[in-house]
Amino acid sequence: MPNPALGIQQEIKQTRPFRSLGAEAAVALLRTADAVRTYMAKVVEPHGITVQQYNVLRILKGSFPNPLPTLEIGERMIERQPGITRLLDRLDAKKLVRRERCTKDRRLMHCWITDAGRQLLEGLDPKIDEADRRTLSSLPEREVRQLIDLMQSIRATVK
Amino acid sequence: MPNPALGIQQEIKQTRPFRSLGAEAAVALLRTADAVRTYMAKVVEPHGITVQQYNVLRILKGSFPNPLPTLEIGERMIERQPGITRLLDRLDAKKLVRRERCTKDRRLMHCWITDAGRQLLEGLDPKIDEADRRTLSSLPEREVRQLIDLMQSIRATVK
DNA sequence: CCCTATTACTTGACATATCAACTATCGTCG
DNA sequence: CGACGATAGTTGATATGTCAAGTAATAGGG
Repeated sequence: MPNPALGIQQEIKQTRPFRSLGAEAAVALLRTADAVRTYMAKVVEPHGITVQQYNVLRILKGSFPNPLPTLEIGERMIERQPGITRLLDRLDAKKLVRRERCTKDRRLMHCWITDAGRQLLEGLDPKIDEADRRTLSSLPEREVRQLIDLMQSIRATVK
Repeated sequence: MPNPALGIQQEIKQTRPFRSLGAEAAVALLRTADAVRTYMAKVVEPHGITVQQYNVLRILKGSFPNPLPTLEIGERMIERQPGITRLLDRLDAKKLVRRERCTKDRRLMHCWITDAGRQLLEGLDPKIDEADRRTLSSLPEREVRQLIDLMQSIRATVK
């Protein structure tokens, strides 16, 4: 029930209090990503690791049995991670990864997932799959594909 | 340097395909949100505040001249924020907000943006608008609307 | 070869986030 | 009123993130 006394500007602000459609989309995107991340954390943290740590384990499982150098892992991560060294320190302390200096190029530190790390993932992956299914795969496939395309073009413009 | 034109799979140098379309979408979403967040940080941090702090200032500007209680601010934020008290402490230390115990209900702590805070936003908001325009508004409006809708249905299922 | 730039981390100092108590206040119901 | 649970924040301990400077090794030019 619009109230003419408020003026059109303010009336519009009630339904869309955003400065632009782009601003609204940015907020929607960030808010949704946070919700998805929180949701994943709920699955992963009872197993004693964070979302970031889970991400690293998945990367190392993907390259297994080949090790990866530290910064290579950082580059493959979902979220930009300058503190990758210490993140690996924590996984190392939990015996989920192991590291060794590369003999070919002694600047590199090779890192790989341990048996314990792979066992952890065996228990976790099905739960994550289930979570993905319940959240994103609940949309029609066409929309999920749309989403993936949209994300890609946004990343392209953000640089 | 990642090249988004390659698509998410090549971008994170994954050799194996995603376990499901939903998994791919989840990764795309989180990665894109991180990129947008990093982009915003580049705009906001030269002015001495973080993205979260900027978000709080925007919220308080929106309610100005009315103050908001601490947890109310936390609930309006883009990202879940249990540490809202200390976040406000930092803004308080920078004289960008002020707080006072509510006299009606002495459990509440009222918080509002200062003149200095509003001045800061005056300089910042145009830059953020520009950033939004360059990233999300570069897409056709129809797609931006699609994005907003998609985000909403995802948040609905995650909840 | 040696010198310099670049790469690949590592470390220290500091900022921020998270979780779990703990305090103060309010609303309610007997 | 007075006990009780609920609400709103605060605080301490700890974990994690961030930035800048430092170290070690390699690559490449002269």
